[in-house]
Amino acid sequence: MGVTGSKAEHRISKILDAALEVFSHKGYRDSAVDDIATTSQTSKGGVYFHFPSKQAIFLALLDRMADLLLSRASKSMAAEPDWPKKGDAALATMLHTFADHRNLTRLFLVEALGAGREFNQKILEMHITFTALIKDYLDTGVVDGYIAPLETRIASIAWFGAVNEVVTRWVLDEEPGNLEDAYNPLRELLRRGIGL
Amino acid sequence: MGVTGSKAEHRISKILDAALEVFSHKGYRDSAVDDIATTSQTSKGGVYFHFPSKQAIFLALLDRMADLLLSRASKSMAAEPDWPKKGDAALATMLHTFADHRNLTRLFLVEALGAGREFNQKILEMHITFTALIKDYLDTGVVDGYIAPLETRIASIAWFGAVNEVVTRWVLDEEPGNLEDAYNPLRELLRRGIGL
DNA sequence: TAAAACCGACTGACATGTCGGTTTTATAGA
DNA sequence: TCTATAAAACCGACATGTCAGTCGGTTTTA
Repeated sequence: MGVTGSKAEHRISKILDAALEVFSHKGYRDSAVDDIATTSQTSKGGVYFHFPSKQAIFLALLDRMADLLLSRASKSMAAEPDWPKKGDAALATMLHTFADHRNLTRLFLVEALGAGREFNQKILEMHITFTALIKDYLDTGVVDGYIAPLETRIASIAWFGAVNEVVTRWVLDEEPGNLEDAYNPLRELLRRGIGL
Repeated sequence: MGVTGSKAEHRISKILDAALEVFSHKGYRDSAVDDIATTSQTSKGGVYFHFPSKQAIFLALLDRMADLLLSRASKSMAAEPDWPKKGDAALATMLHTFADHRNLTRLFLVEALGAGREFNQKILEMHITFTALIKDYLDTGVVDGYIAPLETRIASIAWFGAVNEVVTRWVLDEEPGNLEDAYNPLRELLRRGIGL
């Protein structure tokens, strides 16, 4: 074992990788815990030793993606000094991260929604987290005088939705193009939408 | 039986109503065909006489919603003579229709996505249908000189996504506010986004 | 009187989570 | 270093429950 991760953590990571593989390939409901066990080269008992339920595995996966996105976006925003460029950086980072993890993205944006009523709360939380980040950003822009006052609550939801849909279309497409090609037109649209 | 609808159509309609009730309450996967049969005051055999499978019932429901939205939106756009108002009318109609049919909306926007891989194609088709409508509208705006040329493909997807997210948030919210309150800020945002 | 519509018990398939038992790993004492 | 032993990790058959779809038979309609 390297510096990071005990044996258990390593195993958990392997199971999560397998779960991602299986879930993103067959969807949440059509995936059996046995599939995950087989793919992760362990057994059902082994999986259940580390996770209390199938649901918990899925939730862990969602958390993983949210953390990844959030930390990357925050970092790239922090690296930019002036306000408008922070937004550009976040958008670019998001698209880049999604493009790099199509499976995780599919899970995050597609499977999660219909996986079951149990997940609605979680998904809502995630959407709220992201839109809150955007809203903070927009509010700062207003306070600092970069943009005129506007309904930042709706605007942040709309921004999130716009990006969301572009990415979702790319995920659902059987022969997806290059997601990052959407960066420029999307950026333009979003900026103008808030009067930048 | 009234002017419209044979006995069979009436029955089918009853089953679809029941299916909507059940699906939107428990989600696609957690709903049993027996539930639909009971709710529609018929039997499983009766349901299977009119529909070949559970999946077909769901698909029929999605078609119903798409037709409803599309026809209403088209009608309200046709009723407005000048270009910018056509868009406003369509947005208002959409929000109004969603607000009026929260269950159908939940089915359309939330359940459908994760109901299973089998539905991805269908959903993609619907998204494409809607964005195509928006794209036509935007292209007309460009041709008629209302707005400067822009990437209407991405713009239409972003528009759709923005509306989609606002509505989805309202659907997922346990104590939803008034969806139509979003009309004004959303309209402003979308219009400005394309430079109107 | 035939066809259409409807009924509901039944089947087959499948999947989650459990549990008794086995293997591996960590630790401590001689 | 070697061994004893306890705890952690792992295994997979099975108990349990669920449900989509079927089918022989019944009722309604034309």
